Amino acid sequence: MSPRRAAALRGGDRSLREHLIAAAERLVARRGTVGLTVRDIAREAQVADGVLYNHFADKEELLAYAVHAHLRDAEAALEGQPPRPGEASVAANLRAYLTRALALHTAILPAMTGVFTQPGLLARLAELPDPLAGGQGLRAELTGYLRGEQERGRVAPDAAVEAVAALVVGVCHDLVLRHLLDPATPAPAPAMIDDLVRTLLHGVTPAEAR
Amino acid sequence: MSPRRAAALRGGDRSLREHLIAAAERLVARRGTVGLTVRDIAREAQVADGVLYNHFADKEELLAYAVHAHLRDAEAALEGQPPRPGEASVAANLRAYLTRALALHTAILPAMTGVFTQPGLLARLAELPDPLAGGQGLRAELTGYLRGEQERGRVAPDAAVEAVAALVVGVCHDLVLRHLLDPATPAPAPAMIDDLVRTLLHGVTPAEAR
Amino acid sequence: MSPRRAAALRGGDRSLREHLIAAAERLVARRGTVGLTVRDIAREAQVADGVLYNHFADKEELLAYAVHAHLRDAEAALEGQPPRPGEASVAANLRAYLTRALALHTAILPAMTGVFTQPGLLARLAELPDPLAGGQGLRAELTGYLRGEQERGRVAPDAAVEAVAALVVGVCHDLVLRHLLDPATPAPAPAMIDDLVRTLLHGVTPAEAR
Amino acid sequence: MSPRRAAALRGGDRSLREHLIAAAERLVARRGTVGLTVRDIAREAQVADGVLYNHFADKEELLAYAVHAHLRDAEAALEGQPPRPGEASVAANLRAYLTRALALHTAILPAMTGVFTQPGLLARLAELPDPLAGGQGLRAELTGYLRGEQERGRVAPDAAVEAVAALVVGVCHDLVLRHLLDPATPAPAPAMIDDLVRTLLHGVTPAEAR
DNA sequence: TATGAATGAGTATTCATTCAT
DNA sequence: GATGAATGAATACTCATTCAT
Repeated sequence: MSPRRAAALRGGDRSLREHLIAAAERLVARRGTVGLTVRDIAREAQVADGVLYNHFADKEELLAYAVHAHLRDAEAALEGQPPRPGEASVAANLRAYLTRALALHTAILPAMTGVFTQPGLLARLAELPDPLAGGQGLRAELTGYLRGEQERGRVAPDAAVEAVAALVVGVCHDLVLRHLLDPATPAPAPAMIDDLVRTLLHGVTPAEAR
Repeated sequence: MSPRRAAALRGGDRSLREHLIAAAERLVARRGTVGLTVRDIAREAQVADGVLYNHFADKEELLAYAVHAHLRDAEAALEGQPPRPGEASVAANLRAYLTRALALHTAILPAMTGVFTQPGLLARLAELPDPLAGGQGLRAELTGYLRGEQERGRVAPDAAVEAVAALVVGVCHDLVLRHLLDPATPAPAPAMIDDLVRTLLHGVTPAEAR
Repeated sequence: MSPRRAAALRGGDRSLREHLIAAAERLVARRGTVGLTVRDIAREAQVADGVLYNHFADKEELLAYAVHAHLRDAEAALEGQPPRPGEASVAANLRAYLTRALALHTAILPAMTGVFTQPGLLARLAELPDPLAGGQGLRAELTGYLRGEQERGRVAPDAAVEAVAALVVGVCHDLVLRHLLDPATPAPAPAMIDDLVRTLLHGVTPAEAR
Repeated sequence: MSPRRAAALRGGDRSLREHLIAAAERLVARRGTVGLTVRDIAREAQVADGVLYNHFADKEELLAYAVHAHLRDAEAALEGQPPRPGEASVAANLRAYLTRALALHTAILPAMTGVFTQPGLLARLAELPDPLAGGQGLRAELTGYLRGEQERGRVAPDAAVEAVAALVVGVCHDLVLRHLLDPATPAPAPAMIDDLVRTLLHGVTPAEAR
């Protein structure tokens, strides 16, 4: 006699554990982690209030897995392939990276602001494998890409690739947070992306001073 | 004649209202706005639980004032004057702006992440005079500075000053948030600041391709 | 399979919802609705403070059900059947109605005075089925009875049956409220009931003036 | 050097004590005693929150005086003189008494329902001189009047005057409470008063059975 | 193992009363 | 005596967690 399955799982083949994480992830993506109750999650999962405690130590652990999955999935949802060194132009590739990073942070940051405010959740998240997947994966890709271009001579050999990556990721934080702070702020226009690319390519020094 | 003063105010000359804002500000700076209870605030201020309602409509209003004060004070705590166009070198000035922005965001961002998750608090804060002095003030200063340098020819006339400001402010977000996410991340080293300045000045394009 | 039952329910077969209504009803009967706290009710029911919110939207809803039950039970507790037209004598029947009404109002009025002062509770109570069964039910019975006697000629065809019912119900209010106002006031004696019946039957006009 | 007078008293000659009672009385008449706060009363009196405690033991004592004044004033506000035995007709006089009693209870009962729910206040009120002035004064008048008519032969010598008074006062309770319970209930029409008078004069017994 | 009601500590807020000025 | 801010106990309600079924 096998143990009873949750009603919500009938016919499916996922474990209840995964089902709960998926439900929590949907809520985290939609409303962030703040103000989310155990009951909200159980409702979303169409499952009894208490099951959670058969699969996770507490709410925080489930949330950590949910946030982790949210980061992973947001990254996986990025369209197309990351640009590769030597292909197209550096300008086009930087633009592609900026666009990707912006899409990623638009998806991720609303939920992440809540994570920053919950030290316990943050710690739980840090214990998970590759906890920094969100942002860090893309950051590593970008750094790798830039190194590749350096080898091919399309990026200056002394360019500070870590700094560039920080600038790219950072400007996404800024654009998204400004929108969160004041939804009236226009979403970043293509012209802004052009300006960012140009700045990253040539800097602000006048031509005659180079 | 006059009613009695709170025991915690003996000897001082501040109003209890200011005393409460200061106490809440300390807590906001230390722990952010999330999870702060009115009791915490009353304890910190060494006053009775109910006093705050003699001076503020509700907890949210007090928190808005506390966050506001925190932003104001963090800005006031910045050392020295903001660089002015034409003085020193553009490199030194950018470095100074980055250093200032980093100090400011290090002080402000931990508390601000909580504000993002509390729409009501955000709205209350927006009602206060010049609530965004924090990041926006410095952003405006930097934009103004860059325009001044453009007039003097030390910055390219076609440089995208808004984009530069977004990159500077954004990279601070990134550095601070990375540190929050994983305290093991090293605080930004001077070398990193150098790299950022160089990137902003010259971009990543190789010299021969310019 | 089934979730656990409240400790206070062990051995019984009532739902906790009914248990809570019964507990609240006892308190309402004893002390009225004013000044009743959710804690009082939880104590009386021997359950945890928060349970009531698993079964009712808020305290007011539970109180409405409790008052409703109190009215219903007070009516059910009346002894015997209401007199019927044509049986016994009109005098005996009026006496019976007065006695019933007095018993009913003695049970009901102390709690109802509180309801008058709580408009929200009054509204909740009005939403319940036949909420005014209390006073209104008996009033309708009496009116119907008197009409029946009119048909049989034992009551004057031009008698104002509504007025008689108002007098009967009203005098009960008066007797009960006077007792509430000053417990020293004697409970209505049988002689008083006789006097009321005589007055309702014959009025105060002297025989020779009829 | 005489002690300071309250600002609200400047130019008047009433004591602050009387001023407070008058203010509380206005509120009691307007909103009843339930839900009235000490602060409400101080505001209405335009006086500091704490003064009350210089003149009364506590809020309850002030309220008791306020209710007492409200009863007294409502009785004093009745128009015209109470009918006197021998004048006009008994019917007209009973109608006048009913009208007076109805006016009195309309003024008094909304506040009194609250008093019934506050045992402490009720006890305080009972300690005041002639605490039952409200209603009882009129009841005594009516009883006296009926006795006078008995002496003059316009009311049957064996009429139960106490019962008649209880019926008159009681029917007023009923009419007012029904209106409180359901404001849609029509205010008592003149026709109803006629019916009540007729019933009190002649009873319900058919003429042929007398 | 799933269920979902029961638990009770914790929250923001109110308000009668006190008391330094 | 008057002032009105300070006090703190009390209130209704929420929600993570437990546990009998």
